[in-house]
Amino acid sequence: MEVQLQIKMNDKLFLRDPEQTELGKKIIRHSIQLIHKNGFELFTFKKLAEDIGTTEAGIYRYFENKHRLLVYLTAWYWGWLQYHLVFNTNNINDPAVKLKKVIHLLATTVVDDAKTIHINEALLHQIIITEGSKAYLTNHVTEDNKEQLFKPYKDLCAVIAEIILEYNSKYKYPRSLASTIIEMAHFQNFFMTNLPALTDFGKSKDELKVALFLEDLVFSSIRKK
Amino acid sequence: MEVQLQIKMNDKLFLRDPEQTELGKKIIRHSIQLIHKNGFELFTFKKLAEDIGTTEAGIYRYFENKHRLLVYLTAWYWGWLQYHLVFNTNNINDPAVKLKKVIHLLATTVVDDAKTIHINEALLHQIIITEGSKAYLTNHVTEDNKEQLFKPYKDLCAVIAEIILEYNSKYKYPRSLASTIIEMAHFQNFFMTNLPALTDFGKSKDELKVALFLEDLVFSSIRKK
DNA sequence: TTTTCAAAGATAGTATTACTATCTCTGTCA
DNA sequence: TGACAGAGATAGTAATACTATCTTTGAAAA
Repeated sequence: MEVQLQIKMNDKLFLRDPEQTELGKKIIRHSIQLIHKNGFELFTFKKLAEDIGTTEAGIYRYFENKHRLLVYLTAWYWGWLQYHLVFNTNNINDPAVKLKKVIHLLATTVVDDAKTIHINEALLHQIIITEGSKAYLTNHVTEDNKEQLFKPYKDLCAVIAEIILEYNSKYKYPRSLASTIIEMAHFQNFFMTNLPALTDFGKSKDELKVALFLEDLVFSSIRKK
Repeated sequence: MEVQLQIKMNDKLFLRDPEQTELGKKIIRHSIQLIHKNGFELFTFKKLAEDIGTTEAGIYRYFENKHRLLVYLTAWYWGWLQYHLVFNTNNINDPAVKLKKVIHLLATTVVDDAKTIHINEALLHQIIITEGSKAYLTNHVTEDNKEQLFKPYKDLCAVIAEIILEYNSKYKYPRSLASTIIEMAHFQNFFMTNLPALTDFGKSKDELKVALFLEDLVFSSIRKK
């Protein structure tokens, strides 16, 4: 049996739903490749259009601008990750085991998911590490947030906070700890590869160690005192 | 007695040292104001030149491009902060007290420092919160890092890691914890103001609570077990 | 079968951005 | 007296970030 996975997306994220057409899917697939290759700053709709074999105007029918496309990609990623998280922690009762799963899911390499043909999750994961925070680090965060563009991120954070409270209902900072786990899973990974002096994993470059650091951090904090 | 403070800067950060001329100082002062007002994406050398009353070409004599200017500002900030950190923790022996100082210095509002006339540290602090990570989240981090552009950040991280080891020499992740403190001091602040659902301080919007969260996180992790 | 209409191709054009180049003026240090 | 650094003035270019409009195509509704 072949299963296909579709992440339901907020329609404020696009002008025309890229999941619904061939061109739309090409935009997603090729933008992931191009951003991964050149970084978000050097990425332009012109280059993307040339890559796909369409025109700039064609891309603009789907996304208002390249920032919105980045927000779309991040939103998709967080939605996909939450699906996996819920799927992987299903039937597990022990919140400690759940939390460890969460940390590993966030901190270690993602493998391409065959259930989404037009998205290479491994590349997307790398993009989120380097470019993810640029989705909200703008002077129009507030307006974007009002349009619910960051809902998938906030939902994921809420799910993790929930598990933290299951472990210790008295812990005072479940949401902040959840966003810390998410951000640090990515930043420590980025640092390890690019600015190793900022981590303790520079020599080994082993992302499992990032996960162990986060586990230590989280369980020390939330253990009942 | 009037004291003037000069942070020694790596000369790879600029083409002509902005601290040495009137125009240079104006560039720094006005760029801080403009980036704070419009955000880094909308900031251009043209606007800056108009603001100052000089020309674009004039700015380009000091900085290769706007990204380099951002890197300069962040480097300056980390240098300045490390000076304050060392100054404030001088003569303190208890590493726990030192660490609390560090956390508060990082997490709470900076007041303008009269010792640096052309730099408004309060505004600069806000800029670092929103734009700081964009200094290194690029596809040319590695080259920039080779030019030592991020040295002040890494030095600060090393100083904090040192204090962590003073507290508990057995702790396994001093650097990663240090970079976590630095990043989270800023991110939790940003989230509190702009995406409050990602924190536990949304209602109060009290940056002291960010500091308390970080204290709890840090001391839980490094306490001797 | 015809019409209708959404999607996308084709082409053009604009304001702004991100630079580079060159020439002149001015003040100062040697 | 002149040499030279710093900066003002002006011009120009390639690329970026869009917007507009017109045509073609293919598939479904009338």
